[in-house]
Amino acid sequence: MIRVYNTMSGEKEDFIPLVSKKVGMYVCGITAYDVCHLGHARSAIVFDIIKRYLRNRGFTVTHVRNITDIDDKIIARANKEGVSTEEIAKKYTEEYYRDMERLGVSRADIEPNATDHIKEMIETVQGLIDKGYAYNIEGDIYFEISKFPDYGKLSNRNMEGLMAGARVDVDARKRSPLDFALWKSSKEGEPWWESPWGKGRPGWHIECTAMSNKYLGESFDIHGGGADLIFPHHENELAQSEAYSGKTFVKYWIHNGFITVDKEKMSKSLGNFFTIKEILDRYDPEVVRCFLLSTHYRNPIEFSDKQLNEAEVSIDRYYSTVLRVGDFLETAGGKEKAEGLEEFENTLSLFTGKFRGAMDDDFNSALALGHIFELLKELNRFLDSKPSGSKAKEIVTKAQGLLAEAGSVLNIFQRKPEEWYRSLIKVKKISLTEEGLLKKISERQDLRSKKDWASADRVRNELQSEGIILEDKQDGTRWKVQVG
RNA sequence: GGCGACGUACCCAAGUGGCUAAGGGGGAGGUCUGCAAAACCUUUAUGCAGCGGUUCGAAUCCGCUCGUCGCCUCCA
Repeated sequence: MIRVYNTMSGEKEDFIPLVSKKVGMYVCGITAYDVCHLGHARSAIVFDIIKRYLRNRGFTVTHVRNITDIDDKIIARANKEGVSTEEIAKKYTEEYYRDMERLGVSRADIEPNATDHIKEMIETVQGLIDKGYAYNIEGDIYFEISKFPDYGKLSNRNMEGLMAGARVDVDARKRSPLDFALWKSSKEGEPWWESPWGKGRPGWHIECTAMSNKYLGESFDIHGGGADLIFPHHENELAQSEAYSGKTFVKYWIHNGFITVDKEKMSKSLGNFFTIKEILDRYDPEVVRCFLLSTHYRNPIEFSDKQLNEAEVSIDRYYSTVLRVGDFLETAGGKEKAEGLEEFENTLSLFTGKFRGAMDDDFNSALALGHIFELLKELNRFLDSKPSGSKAKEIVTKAQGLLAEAGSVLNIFQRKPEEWYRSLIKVKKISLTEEGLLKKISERQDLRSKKDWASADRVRNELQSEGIILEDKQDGTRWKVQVG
């Protein structure tokens, strides 16, 4: 049984979708007004892994991820740059998809834009007016939260507390300062759509109500996003959705924690952010994923190069082991010898259960990674015992398969070691070519065969200063990229 | 001011009532090696911010104190 922490109840609950084995999942994407930073990456990766795991466990998942392409910030940016809001939205949407692709985040099944759903939003707003939940003031439509007694149930707030916060905007025309806009009349020079209330544009929250309703229905299983969306975005979305449909909007609310820098939330406004592009210029995408998954998704993660480097070492451990396994399968003799075979077989038989146990418990990828590294160690230990024969080959192959399968859920360990090292050469900006490298290695091999250790060591040291590590094996020398 | 989260070794990080407190990094010692590297082995928290309490039993539940952070305005 999968257990998920539900923001609504504040507890872990058994995960039972509304329709057996089918999951509807809506995750808030981005507002396309600027490039994405690592915080956006975390949210995207977390929900990508949740989706992959649910599919791995046999659920059919319909994943919807929206793009907000009309909004105050986009308008501001367009005005600043003297271009249309469409151009701004298009540019940053493209950047977003490029970043996500490089990060290895899979595409959602449905990726709706707000501006393609104006009609649905108008219908939703009209429905809310008809039901008495919304009112019109000079073309601005507001949701009246006093008509929705459950308001605040997601973020655990009440009206008094919110009023006391004194940070809500004061618009004398609104019946309550807490009422929020469903539809905004357009000011001079702003983009607009025709509506029953005049020219205007949608409010921030209404797109998610209209689009989730269209693609997943009035009630669905998972709604996700960063923890900063809980209030006001998801609270407002929930209010309008349930007021409109009269049904429970979402069964499980899932929110990921923040990335911090010096303990403070990484954010645009604080300016303490690293863009995805900047990070991918210095680290392999798999390293970024491993780094982000090594902490439980609800906890904050402190950004640090040290931690990213450690993640790099971890990934390298896997690919180094794959190389070892390759050597073993090629060179191991036919004589049946396998010390500790039974013990190793036993370890393997327990692995999948442990991995699932971790992921079942609110998608605990950090614990799952722990089990993966444990198995990696056991595999290396078995190889250290110098086994040989078909039985040993079989079990080593099986072990590697288990690691790759678990890795596929976390979207790590899916490449060949050569691809990993090529990527590292790029990311670490090593100027040597593979050809030049092989030439040096062969020269050094001659020196070694002449037992000219001093010269051979000099070559090795030269390469090391360029970030290349040489490993002498019985049948030759292997190069790797220095990690960490 | 209101609401909430967190504080586990040198660093990162799982664990939320019961075997010896996962895993990774780093340190120390060792095996292997021409020397290295990699890998493996041993070691590195009688203790989980502090103080009380509940319990046969608590890092884990409850209370208080200290510290850090988040949301209450756009925010992944």
